[in-house]
Amino acid sequence: MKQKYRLTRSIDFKRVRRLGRSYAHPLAVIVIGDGEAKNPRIGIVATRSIGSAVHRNRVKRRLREIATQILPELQESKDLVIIAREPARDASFLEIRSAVIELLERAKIIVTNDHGTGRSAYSH
RNA sequence: CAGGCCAGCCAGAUGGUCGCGGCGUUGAUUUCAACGCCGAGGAAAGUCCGCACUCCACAGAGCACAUCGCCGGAUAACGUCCGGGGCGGGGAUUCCCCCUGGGGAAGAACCUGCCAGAUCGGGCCACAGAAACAUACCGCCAUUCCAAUGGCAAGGGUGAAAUGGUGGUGUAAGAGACCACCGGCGUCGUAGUAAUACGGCGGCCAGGCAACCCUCGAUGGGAGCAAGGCCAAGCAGGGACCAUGCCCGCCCUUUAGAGGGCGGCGGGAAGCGGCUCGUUUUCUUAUGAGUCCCGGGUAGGCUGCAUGAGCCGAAUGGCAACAUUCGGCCUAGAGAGAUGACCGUCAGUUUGAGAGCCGUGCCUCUGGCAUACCCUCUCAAGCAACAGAAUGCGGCUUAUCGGCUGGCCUGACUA
RNA sequence: GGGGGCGUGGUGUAGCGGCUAACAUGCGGCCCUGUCAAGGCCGAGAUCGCGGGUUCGAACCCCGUCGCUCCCG
Repeated sequence: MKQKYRLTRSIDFKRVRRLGRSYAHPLAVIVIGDGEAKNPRIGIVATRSIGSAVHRNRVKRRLREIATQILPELQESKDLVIIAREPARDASFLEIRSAVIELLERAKIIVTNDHGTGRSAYSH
């Protein structure tokens, strides 16, 4: 993921989490707020409750992969924070991706036809 | 062939599509694109030790404190490693006993725990016991009156531990009082670099705990890569504390008084995160310097930062740890933190089913039927670990599905 | 990066190396009461986180390890 699409600053995380709307799922929570940049930015959180460094990094890598796939469908000037929850450690990639897509549809950020199969964002 | 053990190595391979980090080249020129190369571990982990490196002064002295402690060696250093010593523990297996489940003895290869000093001194040793470090309860013997006094420590009893044990000589009774053997201690000799072992001689010398204080010896200055260096950007100040000498020398101004500058002594503050010494920097009557506190601003870039006590191979020296020499190689450098997703193919491993081979058994015997383990093949299902560098390195400890190679020992069988 | 503390019945805590590990609360039974609470009596409940060592003897001392927690930067 390119640097301009990343949300890194601690103050940005705090602003999005305080002012944004949140959507929850057993595997992840997504918080969406208005962004300050012209393009959408995505930040990823994996807390220590996920597990050791190996598990945290794997969850973050998978969420980054998902974020890269959904990035072109996002509206401009939105900041997203994706927070992984504990069951995401043992979930498969497809399960995590359907969870994220479902949350984004509930947030009316993106619209897909066949969510659940998890193929729309991957087909090209 | 079965079992036990040790050392070293590997940590699925390969192809395709999309994606990530670094370096180089080229093209665009603040963030981009294309191509090529490279891109986690044996523990990267825990952070339990030791170093390098950087700053504090060039790393100094003493005290305090902390750590270590059989002997010799290795190393940059270590609490690590190697070799040896002493005391203990474990071990496949073999033998014996009761008897079919245990008990006892021996015990290969090998693994493993501990190790300065108890005549400097202090402290502690519950309960029991007369007594726990200084003694005599029941006792024994003599004098003798039943008691008392004196001698003794063999036997009994308590305990984890009570002047070493067994046998004899000896005696009123006894005792290392004496003798033999064993154990301990001291000393001498031999072997060994040494710890220590063996032997001779002396002679019985008064418990244990220093993982209690302590003594002796050795080591350790403090802080840490957010160390440290360079650059850019940005802001607003306020308060408190503080020594300043009728000192000395030189120079300048000046009629003189006096004033100024530099240096020394004295004094203040800080470096100096335990204290003292020592030492360095700075200030010392100036609208100054320093220290501390509150407040304000910035959380950006480059460097340190990847050629190293480096890795691989060989030779030589050494029992070994390791060292030396020669040749070859370059092997991650992120900064919220780079390895992921999907599809194939081939392997690994466990279980189940089927088939085959060998052997065995049966029969109606050029053949047929049945069949345990191992091995081979096919199919299906499952498993595929522990775990992610953040300045680097040497160890220790812990987690870990499995696989490969080499070696040692014991037992059985065959020749 | 640096430093400290804790782990003992279900829970919260005591515990100078020496008894059968103590106390409160909770739990179970009985008494009391018309009933409940309070109160009284009795009882169960502990691998002292785990593994080694020192010692005659370890919850306590030493080493290692696991987990939790706090402080400084």
